[in-house]
Amino acid sequence: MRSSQLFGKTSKTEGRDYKVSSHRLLIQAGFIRESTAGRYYLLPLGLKVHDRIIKIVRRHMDAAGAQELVMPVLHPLDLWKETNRTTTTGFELMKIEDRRGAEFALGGTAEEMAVDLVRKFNISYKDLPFNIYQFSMKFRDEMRARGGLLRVREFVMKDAYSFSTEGQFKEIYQQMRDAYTAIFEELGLKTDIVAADNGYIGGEYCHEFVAESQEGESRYFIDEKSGYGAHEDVAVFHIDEKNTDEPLKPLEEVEAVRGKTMEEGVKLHNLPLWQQTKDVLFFDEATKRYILAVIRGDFDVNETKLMQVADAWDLRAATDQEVIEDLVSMPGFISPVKMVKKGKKSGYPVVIVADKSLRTVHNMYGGANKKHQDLLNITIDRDYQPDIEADIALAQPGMKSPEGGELLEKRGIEVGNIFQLGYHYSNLMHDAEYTDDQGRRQKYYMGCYGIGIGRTLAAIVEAHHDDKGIVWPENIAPYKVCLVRLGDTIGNTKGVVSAADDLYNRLTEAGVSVLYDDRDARPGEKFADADLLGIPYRIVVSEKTVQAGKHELKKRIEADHQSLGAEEIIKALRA
RNA sequence: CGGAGUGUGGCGCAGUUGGUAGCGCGCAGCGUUCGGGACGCUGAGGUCGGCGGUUCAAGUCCGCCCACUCCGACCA
Repeated sequence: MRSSQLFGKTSKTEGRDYKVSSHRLLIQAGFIRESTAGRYYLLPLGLKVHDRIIKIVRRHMDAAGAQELVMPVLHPLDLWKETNRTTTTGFELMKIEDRRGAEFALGGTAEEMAVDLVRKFNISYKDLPFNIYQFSMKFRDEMRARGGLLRVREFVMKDAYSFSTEGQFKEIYQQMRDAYTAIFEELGLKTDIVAADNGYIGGEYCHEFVAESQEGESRYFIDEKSGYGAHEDVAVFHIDEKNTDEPLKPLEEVEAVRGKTMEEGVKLHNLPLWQQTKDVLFFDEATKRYILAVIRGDFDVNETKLMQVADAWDLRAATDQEVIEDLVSMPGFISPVKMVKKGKKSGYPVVIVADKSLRTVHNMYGGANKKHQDLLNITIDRDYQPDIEADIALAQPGMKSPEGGELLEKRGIEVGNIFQLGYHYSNLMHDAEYTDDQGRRQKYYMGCYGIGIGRTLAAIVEAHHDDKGIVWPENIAPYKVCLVRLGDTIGNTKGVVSAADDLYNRLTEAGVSVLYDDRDARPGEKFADADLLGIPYRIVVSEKTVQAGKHELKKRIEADHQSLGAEEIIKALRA
């Protein structure tokens, strides 16, 4: 490809103050261009890289036995209604109508479509297991696009859906896990595999592949000793016993003139923070229930865990007014002890969710549902009965992992994930069944597996760039080598043009992908662009090199070049 | 969706108390240059986000929309 003919330009100035390097570099180097927020033109250079990533993903998916196909982008809305995903929160569906009023969702993920396709074939156990996948445009009505390609509203995703029996599933899940590990390794991305929340996708467990990066939006924990890794939302940790050897004392109500913070309680009673109860009141708009989360004072409530155990969908903090008027309590003094079980005015039920850390402390203290009154020696079961008891605690860096090591906090870009879906979709959708060897109808056991191609591309740039520009790993670079021709407009160096043209033709014939900078531009601009574009190798042909009969070959990441004859250069690059 | 902010040639910006729309980069032409983003001259390019209002007069003041950026709650 000749630079003079390449559509898309680099720019010297950085323009706006881009916060994310990959965002700035991809725009500056002419790989992408923004259309509207979160929607990008993929320019010829960008598409080349995108295609190379797809090729690698496809090769590994095929090797793992998955089969590629393509599904429609417009999904009949009725399918999404079957699984109630038109109403559950998560991403908002983009809806569209045709001229007859038929309703469609712009596909954001395709579990329903996959099930709908498979059930059309009325399969038997002999057909299982199988795994189908596609590369297709996904639409997400994201609240806020961010960081260039890191979070967008339209993107190509590789999404795979496996169908199997429950017994076969484990192996498929492991196969995908292995395939992903190999994919990201080949793409030059170091990823951590972390347990995560299934969210609106459904199912019981899933793992994210996270490329460590400061620009990432995922916060997660790793125990490097044991390899335990988990997203902040689901991370579990070892809870230490506190004073469980202390004898239980009778409940006592005392005057407590204090503010609303935990610290003020600690000061007033001169007791440790961990002995205090932390009572956080939420309201779930989806199910119209108050949810009181009770936890040990030195821990925080993990809302994702809370939502899961309480089966809540749309949690918000309760207002002071609700606390006072509806629940007859007092902000800062809320307590599960003698808590009303129903809103006085609203009639909405109150669900008490207790964290299991409450079992590690005796004689706790906290509010008494009255202004400036506290309770001492609160004891679970005796003084209050939780409706649900579970792990709802938020892990913090430095805590002990369940395997014993220390939890290390990291940030990263979620480039892929694998989900166990189990019977989630086949329970919700009719006829999602196969016939087993006894002739009985059985539900499909499913999994799904996604990789965001554009986000992966951006994550690679995040991991591979320097102050001069992008440094593409060789296997996904848009071109292997950039052939820079210098001094082309000087009348007395005509030999340069023919030497460069000749080398370009021979390299191309040898199967080496070349970006030939034949532009009528000054050397500085050409060098700067070659660096910015991140092409792994650079050849310089100039008056000097033509006279010497040896041109310069240099790697993008190295400072020094080699002087080699044309034949040697071709040999070196052909490999 | 909550908070903050910005909309003026392709990009980045300036525009005073309302009174002829400017600068830098980029682009086109000519000339001089040519190993790390040169310089001179000439030129093209703008319904000032949209609609409405105030005014003799609106980029500037008022109102309502729209779009975008950043920070938070969500995801490949």
